Amino acid sequence: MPLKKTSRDKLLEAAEAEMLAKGYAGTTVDEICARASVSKGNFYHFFSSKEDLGLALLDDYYERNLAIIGQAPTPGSDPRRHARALVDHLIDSAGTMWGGGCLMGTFALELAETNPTIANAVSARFRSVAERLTDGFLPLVSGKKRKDAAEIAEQFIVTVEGALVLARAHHDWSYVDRALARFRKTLGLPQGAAK
Amino acid sequence: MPLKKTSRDKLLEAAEAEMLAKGYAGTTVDEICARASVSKGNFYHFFSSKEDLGLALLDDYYERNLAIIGQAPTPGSDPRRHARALVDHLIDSAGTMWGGGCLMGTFALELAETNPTIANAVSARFRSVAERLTDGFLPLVSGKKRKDAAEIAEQFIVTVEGALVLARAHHDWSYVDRALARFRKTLGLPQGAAK
DNA sequence: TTGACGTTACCGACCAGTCGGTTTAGCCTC
DNA sequence: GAGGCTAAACCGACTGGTCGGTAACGTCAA
Repeated sequence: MPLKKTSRDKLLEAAEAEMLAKGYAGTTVDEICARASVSKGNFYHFFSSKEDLGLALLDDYYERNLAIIGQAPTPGSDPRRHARALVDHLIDSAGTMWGGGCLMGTFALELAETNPTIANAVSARFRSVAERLTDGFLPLVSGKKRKDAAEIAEQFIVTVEGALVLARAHHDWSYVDRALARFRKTLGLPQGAAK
Repeated sequence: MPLKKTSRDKLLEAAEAEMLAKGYAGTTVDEICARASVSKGNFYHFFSSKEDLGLALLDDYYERNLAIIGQAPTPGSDPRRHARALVDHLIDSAGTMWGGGCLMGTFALELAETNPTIANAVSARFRSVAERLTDGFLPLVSGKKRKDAAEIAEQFIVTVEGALVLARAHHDWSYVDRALARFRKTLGLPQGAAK
């Protein structure tokens, strides 16, 4: 982590906080600048447009979370144990990854019919995450059919995104924990006192 | 269904279509008026503000879907069969209820931190739907513990909302069908060739 | 003739993006 | 290490257009 945050970093950080809370259209460039303590002129020095910022932010968010997923432990040599550890790691990291919401979900719901550029970027990244999770879950399914693992990955993402909607609606983030606990149970994993 | 659609009805219908696609902030009053072929002055004859329209629309949407849920068949006299019929009815009606998205989910994600009035209305209606589903699912759980049925209801809503996010992201509504089929399977219901 | 329904023109606030300029930091030369 | 050059970083007033909402004015049925 750089001790000195650049203006670009500050803008991205501010934009993420604002857009997670108020959406893309609901967040103004002025607000982002104010929160980041960066002048508007300087904003347009780093980003060519609001959409450009949105794309950079999306990429940043995606890379960060993919890195977290990649930090799952791989205990022993049994692939099944690796997969189970991944599930627990995802649940443990939920607060870090989605404590303020999910930028991909927020953008998807809001911009799918409005901003094709961002919409395509979101779609591609969702697909990429699903791919990564499918790989990780593969040892969980009998016969290691990739299609079955993909279904589990899909249901995991569905569960996270849906829980975030309810968490937002009720201002109660425990919806995410409960939903993920139920997801875990459907996999037939031993009662998890995760970690 | 009234043969003669009033201007108010046309406005609500237009607003629903626009807001499901583009969100609350992303939809302008002018667009709604244009789609409904109603003048702007007349819009403000029926609704005191955009927010007022949003609340009316939310209520309309909620009541309509609650009515659909209420149309679930109740075959025979066994409560367990009623509950299973409710599950199948929900899955059958998914296209009708959420074919264009879910207004409650869309508003929740977008307006939770922005518009307390609408946010509260959304929260209350989510709670009410959960209550209704909990009642319906009660016979499914051993011991008929209300808390267990509430968990199933919660997971159902989570599944729908999450699947709608992915459906939007990929412009592929089959995500909803698959997610609900998986949900059904976790309940241990017999392989469903529903209907 | 009153009031619900309807219309157009308009207003002020706001917002993304621009512009003309200043400051700062690195780097070369002497 | 002083002076000079360059480019990146930085600034905030301004602009053109958009949006929610209002005003002032018809129309027609009861």
